[in-house]
Amino acid sequence: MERVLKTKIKEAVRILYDSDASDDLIQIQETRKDFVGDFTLVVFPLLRFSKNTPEKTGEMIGKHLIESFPAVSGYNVIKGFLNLEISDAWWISNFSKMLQEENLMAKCVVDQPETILVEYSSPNTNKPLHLGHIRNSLLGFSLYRILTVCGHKVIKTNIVNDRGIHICKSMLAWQKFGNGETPESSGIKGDHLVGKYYVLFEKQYREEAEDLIAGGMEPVEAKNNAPLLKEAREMLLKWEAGDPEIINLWNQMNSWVYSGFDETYKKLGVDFDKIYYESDTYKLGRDLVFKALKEGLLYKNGDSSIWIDLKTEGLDQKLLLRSDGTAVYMTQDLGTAVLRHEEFGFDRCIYVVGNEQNYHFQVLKAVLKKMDYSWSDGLFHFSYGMVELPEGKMKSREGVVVDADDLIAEMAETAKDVSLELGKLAEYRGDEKEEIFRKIGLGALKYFILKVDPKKNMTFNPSESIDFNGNTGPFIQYTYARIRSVFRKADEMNVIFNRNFIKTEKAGSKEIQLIRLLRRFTATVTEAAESYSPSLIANYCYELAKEYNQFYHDFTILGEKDPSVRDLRMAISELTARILGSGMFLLGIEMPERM
RNA sequence: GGCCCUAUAGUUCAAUGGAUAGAACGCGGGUUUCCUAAACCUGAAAUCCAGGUUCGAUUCCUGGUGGGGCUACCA
Repeated sequence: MERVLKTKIKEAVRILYDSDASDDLIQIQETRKDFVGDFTLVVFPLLRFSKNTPEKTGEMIGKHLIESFPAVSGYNVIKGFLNLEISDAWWISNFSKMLQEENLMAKCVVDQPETILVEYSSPNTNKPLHLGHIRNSLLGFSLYRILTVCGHKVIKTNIVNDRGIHICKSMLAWQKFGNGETPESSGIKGDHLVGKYYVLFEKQYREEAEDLIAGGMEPVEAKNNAPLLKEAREMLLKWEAGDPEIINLWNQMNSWVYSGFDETYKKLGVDFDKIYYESDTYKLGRDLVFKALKEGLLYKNGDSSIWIDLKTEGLDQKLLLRSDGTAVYMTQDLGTAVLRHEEFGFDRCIYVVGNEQNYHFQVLKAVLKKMDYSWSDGLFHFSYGMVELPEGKMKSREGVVVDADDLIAEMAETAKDVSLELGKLAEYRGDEKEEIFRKIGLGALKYFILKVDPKKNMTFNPSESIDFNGNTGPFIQYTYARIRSVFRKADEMNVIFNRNFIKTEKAGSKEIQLIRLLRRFTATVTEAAESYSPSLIANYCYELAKEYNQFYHDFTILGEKDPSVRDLRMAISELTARILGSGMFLLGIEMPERM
């Protein structure tokens, strides 16, 4: 419609003012709520053609449109804005088409589908997942769903950082103080058990360093010379050398962590098609570095560390391999990228990684470009903002984190408390209720995180952030559940509605308003895909649910005597539920049939 | 020091350069013989500061100020 209007207005400008207006001068937007109309033309840019006042110009164009274009049923001019009213007949016919549509998102499919690889979550194996991983994983997973309905082939991947000094710290602490404790013997979830020893290491290490400082050593030196840290470094060397005992311990502790991660991912409702391990890919990266060195793209320092010079790219020099030949983060990321391209031949590779690593990804892309991988243009860093606590940044070393498992469990618990307080679901079985509480709690958490623009930092206050009223996941779920309830009731009453003949003259202004909103869904999904922004879908769903709730409050649906009015209202309800369901599906949020 | 991001009601979030800056929570006042009151209605309450571009700036540009990040042979 917007496109047609644009053409018609161009035509009007040509006839009325004998001028050609370029597309960007014809600005059409949806009319704001407090004005009469459906679409609004901003007249100001056209004054250069009309050489007249905004009011007069608006009048002339409005008059021309109403005479030449039947879908326009009325207009009004306020200041420099021409508000156009579209006929109810057009809206109803558009709505009827949507009702018949089996796949609501068919319109979102792009002309040229791509193969897109998405990397998200990216945990370390020395500690359990926390709130930061939750934001990351939810964004990645939602992006996967959004891009998929747009027709792309999307591969979900995870890169696990399973090597390095951090995991040695957990291993060492376990060796020294663990007394053979296992997840089975202690009843502690594997990732939490390993995390416990990581924290223990840090604690013991701090104490050692403090003792050294008390003994007169400089703080920097003390931190570098604490016996525990030295031992951890030795362990890392042994690991890189393939020491069987260390490798065994490493395998064992990692397996504990992985079973813990699996459980958390499952609860969170995210998964992966392919998991990469840094312990595999760093070697590949190392080989690439050697190869590039031979080709003269890199240079060797006096201490035999290997660097790349990116000054001509506006960046700095960057270390790619340490003097002792061990790999850094960048090394393995190079290897992973090349491996992935060999395996999947992607058109785009999206890294869902926090904005603190903006520089890292600039460098990664530049290095690959320099190594002459043309596909490096398809790498995209989906840079999202940090999750902060009221007291500031999360610090896992100091134990100031919101643990993922705890949070998920607390959400369901809160959902349960709220539900019981409201006296809901009294007649349902225990396991049915638990399932609903789970959906609501998780829905609240996911929506809270995804409704925020990914680029922005967000604050999470554990005691206050999660609500079940207002602009929340449960609000949207509730709206959905109510509609489902209407249709259950309709079944009981043997009311069947006729979706094939929706009568135009029965539509009131509230119905038309909802229909306008429903129509916007596909455009919203497309925009979310193009701008990598699940939050647009979240906010759209909220707006729709809010609008529907008003409608639901003010009008009766099944109680309506006029069958064709009832048909229309049921049709609107049905489509609203479908769209809310689809929208929330794209966010990875499940909808309860009742709550 | 250099580079990047950011600043909107008390709080958490919205707003392709367009109209009177929207919501939610919280605070104040209301709505239940009726399809689920986790709802609906209603009141008070905000664009960090100073310039510039523009018919028009929360949005773009410059300079301040506050917050965050990067600038590691950490990841």
